[in-house]
Amino acid sequence: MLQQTPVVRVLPVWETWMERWPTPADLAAEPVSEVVRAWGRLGYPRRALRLHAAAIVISEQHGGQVPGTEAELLALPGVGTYTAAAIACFAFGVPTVVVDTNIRRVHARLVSGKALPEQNQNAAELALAARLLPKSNPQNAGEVALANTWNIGVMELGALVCTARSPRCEDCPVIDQCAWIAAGRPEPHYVPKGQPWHGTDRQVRGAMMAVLRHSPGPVKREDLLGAPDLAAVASEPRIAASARQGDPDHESWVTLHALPALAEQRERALDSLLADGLAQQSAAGIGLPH
DNA sequence: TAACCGTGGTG
DNA sequence: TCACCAAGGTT
Repeated sequence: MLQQTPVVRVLPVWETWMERWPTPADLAAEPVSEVVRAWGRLGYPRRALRLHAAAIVISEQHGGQVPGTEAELLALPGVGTYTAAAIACFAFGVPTVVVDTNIRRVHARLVSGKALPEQNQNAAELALAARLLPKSNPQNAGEVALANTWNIGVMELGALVCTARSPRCEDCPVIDQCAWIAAGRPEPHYVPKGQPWHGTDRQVRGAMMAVLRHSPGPVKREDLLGAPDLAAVASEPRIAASARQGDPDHESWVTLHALPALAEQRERALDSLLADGLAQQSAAGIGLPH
């Protein structure tokens, strides 16, 4: 849930989630449709599919216990370099090299004297993080904890003080050692490329997913691909009857149909949802996968 | 390697 | 208002 999503937005969803599905086996036993609905508006719904898939692998191949080594974690669906290292370190106390967006930024400034890390994580950054990590003696539990605390500390420094937008250098405990400060806070050496949203397939996908989440069952394909005509939406019996105005169900329909997207783009968005397994076609229409 | 994949808070 | 950005992963 925390992949590319701020902690404050994850927290309430996570609380509800863990209350409903305390163990991997609980989640694995659930149909995908329920998992995707519980994911709500966290974004990147493929993560919900992969978390569910990971729960199944854990149940079937790890006796229902989350594995504790980086290699085993890395083999799970949706678990990449960062997540495997973070779980091994924070949940199991393994002194791994954790590199997330916060740590990358802190290293870029404090050590490399740059405003931002490189656009893509590279081997040099990983080597730097490994070099900076306090050496741990496996025989010494205190030193293992030191690596854990180091990773937490650098990550929090980046999240709370050495932030991306406007860093709070006046509150920085290591400002005296900062290469970026010493260099006079130079500007970024590149312009970050933004992610377009309005008018993109992603926007259409998101609106379709909202409709599917709110629908108790499959919806008709032609309704999902309907023309971008608000007046037509209001008079469309299936849609108008689905919910009253103000209800999330109805609003999700209105939002989807109000998008200025061409029929071809709507087709493309739906096809990609089907290809990703986020939607499923049946005789009854298009719905969330079982 | 680079493009793709959501959503909402914020300066 | 609007572009930026967030505990990345996959193809």
